[in-house]
Amino acid sequence: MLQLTVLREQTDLVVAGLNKKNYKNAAEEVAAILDLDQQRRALQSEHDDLQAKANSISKEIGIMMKSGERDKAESYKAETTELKQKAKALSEQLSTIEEDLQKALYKLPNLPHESVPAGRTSEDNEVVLEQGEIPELYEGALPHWELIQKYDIIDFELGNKITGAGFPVYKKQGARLQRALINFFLDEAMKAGYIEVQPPIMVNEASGYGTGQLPDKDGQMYHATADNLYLIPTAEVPITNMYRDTIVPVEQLPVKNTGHTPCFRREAGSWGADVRGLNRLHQFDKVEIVQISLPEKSYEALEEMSSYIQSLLQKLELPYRVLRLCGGDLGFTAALTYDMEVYSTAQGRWLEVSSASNFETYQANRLKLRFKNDSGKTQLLHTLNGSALALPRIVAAILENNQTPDGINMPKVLHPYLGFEKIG
RNA sequence: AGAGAGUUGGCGGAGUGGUCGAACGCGGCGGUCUUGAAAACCGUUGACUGUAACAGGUCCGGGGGUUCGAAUCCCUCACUCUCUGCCA
Repeated sequence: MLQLTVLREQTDLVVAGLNKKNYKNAAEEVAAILDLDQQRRALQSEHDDLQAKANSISKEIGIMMKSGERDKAESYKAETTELKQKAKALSEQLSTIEEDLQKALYKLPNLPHESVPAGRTSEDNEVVLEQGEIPELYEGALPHWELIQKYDIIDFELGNKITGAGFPVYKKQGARLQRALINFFLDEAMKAGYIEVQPPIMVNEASGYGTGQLPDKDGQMYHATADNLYLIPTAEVPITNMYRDTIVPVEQLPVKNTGHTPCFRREAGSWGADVRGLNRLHQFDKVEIVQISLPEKSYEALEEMSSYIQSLLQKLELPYRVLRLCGGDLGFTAALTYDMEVYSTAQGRWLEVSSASNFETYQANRLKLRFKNDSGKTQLLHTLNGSALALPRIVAAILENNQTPDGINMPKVLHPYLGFEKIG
C-alpha cells in the first residue's frame, strides 16, 4: 500500500497518479485519509500523555511499596485507575480510526510511474516494440484447440470429467512439451542469475495481503476454507512473501529468485471465443522470476527482466510485441508493467504470455520488506516480478505457428529437452 | 489425530509481578595495540510510532483478561519440538 508520509507530503502527486489510473474520487478519498490520519495522531498523542503519567505513577508506587510506605501508595492507586480509564476510552476510539484508515489505504492502488501512458483500456496501451516474423500458414491450418485433438496431446474432455472446465489433461507429446518448457525456462533463469526455489502452492491469509491479492481480489483465488489457505494464482505470492518482515542485508541485493508452480485462477465471468482452448485456464503452469531491488536500481532491474523475457521468446522463435500498459489497464499494485504478447497465427490474435512489473514500495510496505540505507535508517525495498513464462499460450502459439500439413515442428532450442523434433 | 514440552533481540540463552527494551555469551560495528592481520582490551549494537530536535508511547509468538504495575499470573488461538498413531 501507499505510504502515509507520501500522502501527507506529496498529496498533489498522489491525486494526479490516482487520476491517471482512473481511480474515482481520488482527491476526496485522499483528503478523507489525511483527515483520519490527523485525528489519529491527535488522539495518539493525547493517549500517550495519559499513559506516560500512569506509567510514572505506577513506578513511584513500586518504589513506595519497597520502602514500606504502603498507605501513601494506596492513595495513588485511584489516580492511575482514572488515568487508565481515560486512556482506554481513547485507545478504543483510536482503534476504530486505525481500522478505517487501514481499510481506506488498502483500497488505494499503487501510483503509476511517470512513463505510463494515459488511457482507460487495453486499446490505449503503448506498443514499445514488435519483433519476429509472423509466419504464413498453409491452406487449412488449424487453431490450436483442433490441433491438440488431431494429435491427441491435450484433452479437455478428460479434464472436464475428473475436475471441470479449464483443467485440461496433457498427454503424450503434449505432456512432454510441458515438461520441456518448464526445464528450459528454469535452466535459462538460472543462467541469468536467478536462484531456483520450489515454494508451497497454498498460502495463508497474511501472504495474500502481503503481495496485494487480498483483500481486493478475494474472489479470484481458490480458497480452502477448512484451513483458511489459498491456492496461489502465481508464484509471485509465495516467492515474494518469503521476504515478508525482513531487513535484507544490502550485500545480498538484488535478490533474484525463480520458481515453477502450477497457478490457479477462478476468473469468474469470462466466456466466449477469447477463452477457447488454452487461452484461459483455471490451472496452468508458469515459471516466475522475482527480484527485490534497491529503490534506485529497480527500473534498471525491470528493463533487465524485460529483455530476459524477450530473449526466451526469441529462442522459441515466436513473433512477439512488448506493450507498456496504460494507466487504466495497469494492475492494482503495479507502478509500471510491460506485457509480452506472442502472435497466435491461426487465431489471428496476440496472446499475453508474460507481464513484468515494478511494484516499487507498494508491496514492500505491506510486507515490511526493508534494508538499511547509507545513513543507517531502515527503508523500504522495491519488488518486481515477471512471468518467464506462462505455458499454455506459449504452447498454443508454438502449435499454431509451426504447423505443417504433416506435423508440428518444435523450436530447435527445445529439441534436447523434448527428445523429438516434431509432433505427429 | 492423542499426550507432554516449548515460543524472549541477528544467533544462543537468563529472567524474581515493580527503575526490564530486557543479564550474559556469540556475531556485527568503531577504537587502542600492530608494518598488516590475529589475539587481547575499551566502547557500541533491535523494531515501530512520534518530534524541528528532544521527550513520550508501543513491541518478549498473535489476541484478550487480572493488577496501580505483566516477558513474568489467567484465558484463547497459532506455530515448533518429543513420544504414540497414520502415511508418500
